[in-house]
Amino acid sequence: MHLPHGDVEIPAFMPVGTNGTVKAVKHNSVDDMGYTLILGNTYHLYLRPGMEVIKAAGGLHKFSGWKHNILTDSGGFQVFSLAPFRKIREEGVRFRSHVDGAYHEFTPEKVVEIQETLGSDIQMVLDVCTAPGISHKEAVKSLEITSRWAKRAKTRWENCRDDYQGKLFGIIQGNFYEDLRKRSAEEILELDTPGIAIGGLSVGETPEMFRDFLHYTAQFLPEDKPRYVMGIGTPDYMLEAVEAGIDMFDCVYPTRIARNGTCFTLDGNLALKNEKFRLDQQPIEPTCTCPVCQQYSRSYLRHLFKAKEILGPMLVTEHNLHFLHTFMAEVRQSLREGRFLEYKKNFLDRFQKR
RNA sequence: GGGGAGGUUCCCGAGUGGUCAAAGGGGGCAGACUGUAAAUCUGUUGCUUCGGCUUCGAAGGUUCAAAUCCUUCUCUCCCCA
Repeated sequence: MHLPHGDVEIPAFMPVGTNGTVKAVKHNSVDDMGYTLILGNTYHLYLRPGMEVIKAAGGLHKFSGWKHNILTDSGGFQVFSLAPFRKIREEGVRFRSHVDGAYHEFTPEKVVEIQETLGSDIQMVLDVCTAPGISHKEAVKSLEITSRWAKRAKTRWENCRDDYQGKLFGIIQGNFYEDLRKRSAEEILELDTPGIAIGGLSVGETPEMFRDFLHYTAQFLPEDKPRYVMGIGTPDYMLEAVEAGIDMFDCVYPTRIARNGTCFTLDGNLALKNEKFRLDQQPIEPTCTCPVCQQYSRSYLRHLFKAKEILGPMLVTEHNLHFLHTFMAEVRQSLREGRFLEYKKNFLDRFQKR
């Protein structure tokens, strides 16, 4: 995939850096692992430090010191996750800041402008993400607003400054109704944005529903554009997505569980705080080539977490991101060699996520 | 030597006659986490053959009933000399 700050090999996992930082790791480390595309978040950065600060720095890249690509989420997910503090109207969404309670409003146009100021290499349209369990009628309403907002965003994006080269991705919604997923896909594809995202997955549904709606929705997507499933980050979900033709995914999961003491291994998740690792002299994953696994034992890492030392979350975050990067490199290799399904089967046979 | 305060379940610390196996922290153990209001949150934490049993410095006593009241002992801390 070709982006303003360099090419990105796909399919790819993108670490999440909500506040202009992938939590607990330096940009240099993320860079060293091989990542060339990370996320930022419109909602968070707009509220703090605020656009004046980022504008003064000359955009998010310069402000944060990350020299590769940045995809920014639109704030659509916060419309969902911060639901108690928001009100959706045709014009946009009114919400209260989780930082100081102040009222703000996002419109599709304003969100494009913010992301233009951020200098996003990929920006997402403002959408309405919904949880499983809502009625068909409610799902229609959210889908329709999402489509109208996407159209407005596209129009505004086409009028960005000439020197702004960031791409715009539309987002498919439709909740967990096949007819609505199909309809949303059609309406979003019609806008002909440079890339397409599937939103509204991984929002509390069962793995079976995730799988069904992932494959169902993905079938409508064109093969000549980047396809992005938002919000997934476990190896099993990622393999499922790749099989469905998806090129990109992001998730807080790998970095969040790392901060809470859980790491990825080829045999599944491992909760380092568990008593059984007290004397375990092995690295997290014996076959892993990451700097953390070259230097530290499970026993020591467990100690860091029990002692609440900041180094624990840092090291495990680095390992988890390194693990996923290596994993995706292997996935790409298997695709090139035409043996992806075999790779997937072998990987999952060993990796049992608890 | 004189005066004062106090010893509570692994630790700190509430509790001053029954609603107390005993609040709340911490620690321990376990679980959760999927477009980040998350270095967060939740559960659990005397023993048990699930009928009960043992526990609040120790020993005696008062009472239908004591961690709580009385007596003695013991230990700790603070102040004065």
